[in-house]
Amino acid sequence: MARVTDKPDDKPDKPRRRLPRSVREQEILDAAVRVFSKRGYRAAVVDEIAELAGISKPMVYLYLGSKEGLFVACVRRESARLVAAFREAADAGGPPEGRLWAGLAAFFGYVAEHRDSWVVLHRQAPEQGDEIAGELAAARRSVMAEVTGLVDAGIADAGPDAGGGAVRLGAQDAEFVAHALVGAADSLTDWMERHPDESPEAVTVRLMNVMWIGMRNVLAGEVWSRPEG
Amino acid sequence: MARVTDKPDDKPDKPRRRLPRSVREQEILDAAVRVFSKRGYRAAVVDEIAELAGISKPMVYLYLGSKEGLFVACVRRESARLVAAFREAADAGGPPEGRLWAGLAAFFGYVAEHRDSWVVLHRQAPEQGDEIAGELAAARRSVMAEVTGLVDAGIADAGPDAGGGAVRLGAQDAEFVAHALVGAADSLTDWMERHPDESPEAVTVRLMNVMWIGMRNVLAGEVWSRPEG
Amino acid sequence: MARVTDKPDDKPDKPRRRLPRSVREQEILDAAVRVFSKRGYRAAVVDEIAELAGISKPMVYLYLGSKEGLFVACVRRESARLVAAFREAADAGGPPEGRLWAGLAAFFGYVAEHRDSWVVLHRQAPEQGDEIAGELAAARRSVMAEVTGLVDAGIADAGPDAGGGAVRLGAQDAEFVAHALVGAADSLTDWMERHPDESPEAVTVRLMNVMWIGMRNVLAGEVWSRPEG
Amino acid sequence: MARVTDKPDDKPDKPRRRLPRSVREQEILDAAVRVFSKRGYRAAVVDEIAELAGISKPMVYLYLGSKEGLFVACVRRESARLVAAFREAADAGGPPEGRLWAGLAAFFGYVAEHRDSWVVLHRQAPEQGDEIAGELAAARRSVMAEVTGLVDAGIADAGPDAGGGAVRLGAQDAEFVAHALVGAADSLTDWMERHPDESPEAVTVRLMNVMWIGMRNVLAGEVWSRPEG
DNA sequence: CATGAATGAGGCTTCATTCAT
DNA sequence: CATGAATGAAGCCTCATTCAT
Repeated sequence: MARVTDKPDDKPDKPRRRLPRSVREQEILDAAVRVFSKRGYRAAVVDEIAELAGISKPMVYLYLGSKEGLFVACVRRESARLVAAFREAADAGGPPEGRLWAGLAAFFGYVAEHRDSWVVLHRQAPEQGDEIAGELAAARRSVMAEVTGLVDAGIADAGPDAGGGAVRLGAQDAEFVAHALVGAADSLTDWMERHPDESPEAVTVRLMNVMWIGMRNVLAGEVWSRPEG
Repeated sequence: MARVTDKPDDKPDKPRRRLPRSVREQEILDAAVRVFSKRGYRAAVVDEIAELAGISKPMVYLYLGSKEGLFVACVRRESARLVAAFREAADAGGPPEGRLWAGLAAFFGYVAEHRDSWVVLHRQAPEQGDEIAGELAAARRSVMAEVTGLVDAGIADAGPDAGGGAVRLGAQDAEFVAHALVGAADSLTDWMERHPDESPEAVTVRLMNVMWIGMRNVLAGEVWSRPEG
Repeated sequence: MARVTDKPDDKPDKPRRRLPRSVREQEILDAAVRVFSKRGYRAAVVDEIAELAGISKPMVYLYLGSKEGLFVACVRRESARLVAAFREAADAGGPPEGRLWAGLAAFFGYVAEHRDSWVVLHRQAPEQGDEIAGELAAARRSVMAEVTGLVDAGIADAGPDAGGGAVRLGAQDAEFVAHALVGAADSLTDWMERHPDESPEAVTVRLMNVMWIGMRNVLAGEVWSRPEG
Repeated sequence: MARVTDKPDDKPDKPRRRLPRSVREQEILDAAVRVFSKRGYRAAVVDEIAELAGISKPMVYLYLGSKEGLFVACVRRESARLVAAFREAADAGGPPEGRLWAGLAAFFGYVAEHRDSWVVLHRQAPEQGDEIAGELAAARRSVMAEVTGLVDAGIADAGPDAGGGAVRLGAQDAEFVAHALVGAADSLTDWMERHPDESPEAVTVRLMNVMWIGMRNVLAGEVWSRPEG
């Protein structure tokens, strides 16, 4: 016998769940990362974040304080996650070259699965206020530091083997290569989107082929210089 | 009784210049690029642009129609300028390798001198409305197309020479390398800002050393593959 | 296996006291008076009151119904206390003049010790809703009534003694003097704050010197009138 | 022949007048004083001020910056006006006693006609933020300073004539009397509202009768002291 | 041609109040 | 009895855009 008094507006959708703060907070951040990623910090609207998180706007402010605080919290969380993924993979990568490979592969894998995270960290318009600018700069620095560390180790590892004409590469070069690598990787996340058949590992192999071989050969003394004039 | 201090409008400051439309328009775009670059599209305020251009707000609307139109005009102009600089240099570069070098050097030189231009083109938050998104995508595509063309020519140029173990590289690979190059170059504009002693040419040489040598050797059959697992 | 750190709710801090309703209520009112006094009715926030009272917000609503109810309760309690202090002192003051003196001294003493109380009663912005406005008006009237009564008695006491040129003072005059006295006293509470060395009794003597002597002499026929024009 | 095309919605009420900034600014302040006076700073709503001024809200912000700025501007203007009225009258008042009389009469006259002005200056809830608190304090100090000055002059003027038992009154006493006077005057503005038949001059005479005669006699040596215990 | 004056619409934030446990 | 979780309603402020001169 079917219940007659089944409430007509029985939306199983919004049971107004009562969740503990810590859980809700994470859900809010999840929603915020999605929206900030889709629209950018300024164009993002707190209402949309709240709606996507399935709560009302005041909860966002109760838990995160302000739109700026919300954004900063997103950046911190996503930055930590990305760095953790990178470092964890690298730590299991064996020799320096393997570590760099593993780290980059983890990076491409992570970004492929959490595109929003990367967009929030690296695709925001400049100068949105001091705290935001600082937080973004810190996040980007921490990514760059990881990569620079691995490149540096790779150089040190490959360096001693270099023969007579070997080029001496130092810290500045590691930084340079790291910048190039991170920038290339960033840009390649777009490429990946248009080539869904390419796995993160395949992309990593392609990138290593171009950049690592280049670097390795430079270390080995093969120097390119401007053709003539 | 004659009034002595009669001054109808003799402010020697701000002579209320009567300029031809085309000149005015360029001045407005100059101001707009500065402001959009500093703040990003959303955070930029039309008042600030008008003030920086030395005119009143209605003039901006009279000439460019809307904030969106203003931004689109900026993107078009800056994109055209950048591509022109790139292509012009490349056209005078001689053989494919020299063309790529010249193009990249021109790029770094242009960005070093017109940072705002690059920021407007490549550092805007996503999804600011369809027309803007489309215009930005077009601008980025046109840059990418230039680079891809040169890379492709370079591959074709180096390819036939490749010996037995040579790898066959195609259009997809050129696109991949172009993405990596553009991304690396973008990221390196940041690196350049912190290394003002490095000339655009020096940066180009560094980048060619890493990426072009890598590519050349890949073409020559030196393939990197994941160490073991 | 017994859990060792089993602690159901043993926070020695904040023992979650189970207090009888009447006590709780008074504690809430204490906190409310502090906060209303510091911020004013509108700027006061219920959260702050609850926190200061050491309980949760719903308790405030359970006990006092609403912010407005809370404020009204504060006004009633503080008004009653002030009037009681005044009347008690006056009742022990002997002759009319002594009663006025004692009442005023009690007033200054009370306000010196319970500044918040006075601020809540007399320093609120106008028109915060009908009930509040009414309650405040009533409180102020009750203070005024006390003073008017004493002034009236003082006039009646001194009046009959007045000689030939004596001025006839009536109810309207008592009201006038009472207003002047209360206003002066209010303003002098500020003066007292900047002169902490002056005891409430000293302030009362000063005030009596100026106002009572003035009134007494007026009763005795010394009338001031505008110099000439 | 009557014009047929007389616009149907010809509200002579809101012709959307185009006024120069300085005029509009004053109109906004007029409206703001009314609303702040009626509701108090916190309860006042900017929309209501804008509506009363016959403009839209953004104009208020364009001209006055913020609600706080608007309030501060009100306080400054009203304070200046009141002090001007007071000082002007006093300056024409002849001897010290006449000056005090004239100043007080001007005060009561001003407040009777511009009640809002006084309410904005003296009936705001405490602690609405540092700038507001500071501005109000300054305004009140400036009023008090005027009165203190006159009282001081009055004391100096009457002092030398005092006979043997004369009491020495100093700066602190002038301040005390000024506080009492201003407080009494404030309170009496309420009394006046309920006694519309009493002219400002009449109120002034009453107040002088009580307070000035009191003070004069104190100067002459008539000291009141607490009856007995 | 040029501008000072003006506004509709929308976003961030707060707060009194209530529910579910 | 007591509270952590939650929200509707409202207020401040900004900004792209237009009008009248």
